[in-house]
Amino acid sequence: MSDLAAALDVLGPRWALLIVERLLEGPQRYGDLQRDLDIGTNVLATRLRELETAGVLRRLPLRHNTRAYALTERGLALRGAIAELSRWAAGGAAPDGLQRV
Amino acid sequence: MSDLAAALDVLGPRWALLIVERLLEGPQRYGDLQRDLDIGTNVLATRLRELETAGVLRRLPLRHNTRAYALTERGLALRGAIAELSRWAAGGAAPDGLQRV
DNA sequence: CTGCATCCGGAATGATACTG
DNA sequence: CAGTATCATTCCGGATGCAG
Repeated sequence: MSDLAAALDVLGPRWALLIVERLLEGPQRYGDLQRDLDIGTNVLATRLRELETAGVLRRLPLRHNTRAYALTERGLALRGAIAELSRWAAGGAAPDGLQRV
Repeated sequence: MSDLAAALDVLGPRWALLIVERLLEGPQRYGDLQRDLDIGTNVLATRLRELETAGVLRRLPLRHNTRAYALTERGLALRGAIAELSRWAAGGAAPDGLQRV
């Protein structure tokens, strides 16, 4: 399996990269992510578990009934890839010379 | 919608980035992609059509019943993003010094 | 009240047969 | 060879239930 395929095993499922992008701004709580991304709670819980297993993020217990999700070193290492993808979408011309407006 | 979300609209569906990675090595025919990636023919046809619409690749008619798929300028611009993701999966954290701005 | 599990309908994906 | 048609399976999104 190529390295890219391995990356996509973790980051390919819907919302995974968007969650990481959000966490690049700092630790977030479950409810914050759910509202900001407008994602179903079940899917969010699943993605967070997968990303934690993959070592991309970790749970930080805050206090009673409240925890935050923060990127690990490995999660922070995704900053470059996310920046590349964002720049690609931002800077690109649309199909065959059409211009974005 | 964030730029990242816009990128994922095109590149998020399964196999999309893997197809682009393959085409970075040069134009490929339908059957080559199908065998190398081991992807269902219907899904491959759908992805190719989507990526063509998004301006990432284009069809090159070769001869009777034969055509090749090649990256456009815009598709080639994904080389950096794919490299970042591959390096990330390869275990390496992206060196801060090499990060593109 | 926040964090998650469960249930369900619809969309995306996979496997395979078939056509030009 | 390059797809399309069809059906099974898995994934996603939304609503709801429930425990801490």
